[in-house]
Amino acid sequence: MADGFERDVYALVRQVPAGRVTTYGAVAKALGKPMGARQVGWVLNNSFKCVPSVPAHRVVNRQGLLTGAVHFPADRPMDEQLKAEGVNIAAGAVVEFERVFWDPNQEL
DNA sequence: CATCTGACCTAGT
DNA sequence: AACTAGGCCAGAT
Repeated sequence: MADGFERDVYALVRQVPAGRVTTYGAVAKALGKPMGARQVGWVLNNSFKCVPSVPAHRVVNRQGLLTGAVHFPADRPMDEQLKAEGVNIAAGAVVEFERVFWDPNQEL
């Protein structure tokens, strides 16, 4: 635990502003692992038991689809939290994904 | 113990 | 432009 990668993912995802979404590749690339997108997903999976809770719902795939919604708790689905933050969701995908997209390499 | 799959992405053909 | 292959790390069967 406390791997540089994991710690970086948490820090970066936590810095994502509400109403904005980022992608696994963007985060992975920001961490210096452009091909380590999968690991970002695994780290976020551990983030559920990590405190404070990491806004993993703000992380979606390159297509803007909420692929990880199935791994979210039924009490608080991904689209529900995103909608609560002002992000419109349609068909399990982010509306105007490019508009709400938050690039860690560009904004950070 | 070996093999495959999994919140994916990039590159090459 | 579409498809195939490769890469990353860990968990599950």
